[in-house]
Amino acid sequence: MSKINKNSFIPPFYQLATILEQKIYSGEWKPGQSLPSENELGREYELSRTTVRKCLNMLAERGLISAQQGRGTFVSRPSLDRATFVMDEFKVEMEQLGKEPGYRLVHVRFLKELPEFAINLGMTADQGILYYCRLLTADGETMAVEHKYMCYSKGKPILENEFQYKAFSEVIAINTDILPVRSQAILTAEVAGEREANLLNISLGSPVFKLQQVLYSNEGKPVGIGLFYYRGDRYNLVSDIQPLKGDR
Amino acid sequence: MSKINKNSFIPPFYQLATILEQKIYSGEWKPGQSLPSENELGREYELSRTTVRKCLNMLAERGLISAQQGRGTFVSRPSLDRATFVMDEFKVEMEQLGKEPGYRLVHVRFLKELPEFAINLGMTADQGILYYCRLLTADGETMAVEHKYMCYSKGKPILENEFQYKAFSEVIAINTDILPVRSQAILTAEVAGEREANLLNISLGSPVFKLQQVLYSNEGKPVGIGLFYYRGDRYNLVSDIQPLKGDR
DNA sequence: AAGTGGTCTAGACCACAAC
DNA sequence: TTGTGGTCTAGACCACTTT
Repeated sequence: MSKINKNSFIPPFYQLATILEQKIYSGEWKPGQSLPSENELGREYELSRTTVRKCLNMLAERGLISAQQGRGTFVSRPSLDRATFVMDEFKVEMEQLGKEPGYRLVHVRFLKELPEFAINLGMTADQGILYYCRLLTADGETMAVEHKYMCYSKGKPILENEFQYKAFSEVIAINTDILPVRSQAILTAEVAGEREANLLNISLGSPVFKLQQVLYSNEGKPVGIGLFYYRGDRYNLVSDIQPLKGDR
Repeated sequence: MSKINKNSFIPPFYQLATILEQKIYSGEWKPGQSLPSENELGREYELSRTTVRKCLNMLAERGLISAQQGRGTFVSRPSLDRATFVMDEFKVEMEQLGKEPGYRLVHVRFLKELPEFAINLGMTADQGILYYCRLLTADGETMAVEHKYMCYSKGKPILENEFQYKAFSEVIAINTDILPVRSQAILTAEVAGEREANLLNISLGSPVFKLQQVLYSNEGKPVGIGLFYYRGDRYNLVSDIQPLKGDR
């Protein structure tokens, strides 16, 4: 049995997690099997129950085990048919890939009326709508095009720099004094229509990812909409590896 | 100032989280601003520091705040341009949507050699490969088609029931005595080729999601590959709402 | 030196499940 | 009744940042 080294820089709860993780991955503890109780683990490894729990929590977050009050803690069947995909801000995503993100503004317009799909999403235009359209590039190559619609307060001046380099939610917060607090996104597979094909420089009928993003205010009202079309031949989504969160 | 009700069924750490969350969403505490220290919050709400920390951990996991050792805890800028999508086992996903999942076996074959894309993924065929192809339906409607490739041990008999109703990783575990422990998935937007168009009953060139899934053994060797094609007109991905994990 | 978050302890009480 | 996980407390020491 491995021991906990209390003089190590690696905190005990983390050392224990590594030990238990190995028992699961090696097959010594099989799915469905119950772990020793928290008190027992505490005795075995000479740790307080609190520390043992912190370690178990970590493993539970990663889906390796699950606890049931009154019954015990059990090894989970690895859920490998489950994948999570993360789409981050374009700039962040490209930097993670080691590519240089770039933007090219194609349109900026003030609209008196909202497009139909925006109305269907429950958005209202009290004073007017600011619309803009940008090409997103990576190392100079066109990756995607985005269309954004946001409520517009007449009083505020619009600075091009602003929506050029700030996150959409910040642009909204600055221009409307409403801080978006929640968002929802829907991802669909589509083929490029004429408008998108031209913007993305691909042939009609090429595959694209379409991402529709809606930002909501604290009261649950939509205050901004983003529509993204990613080139299917240049962009794809890769599932996250096991998260391995520490504590915070 | 709201108080903590210690007789409530809702545990104190959760009550506090609700209070602090509201301060953030209402704009009373703005992004970048520092929270009161953990000791201070403990005094204010008459809770131990441990309980306060548990609550802060929850908010941190959800991305509302972030802590910095020696400096303090700060309200995060809401990252609304970040979306996470979860694709679960087909059966699970359809049940969540209130639809009846169904399967139709199209092919089962033993292959002597691996297809090229599987070799490129590092898979090896020591004894042979079991390949099968199924249509996935929801309330009778064709949603997707899957192609699966797994290592095959000659000794074991293959029961049709097995790969009809068990998760891929279980089928592999039973037939090869190797427990897959890790998986990676890649999602791309494509247009249907002839084979997929026929199977999915859509016209050539229709948009589809392609999901490539690779299962790895403990030693890091690929032991199974799944290839999914989802009809773009019937399937899309919706971002997760704020997770709101409790403790475990 | 003082204040902050990060970790750990020993002990308590509760809700729940199994015997 | 016993054992399990879920929650909470009061206090300690550490590492890090700021003054």
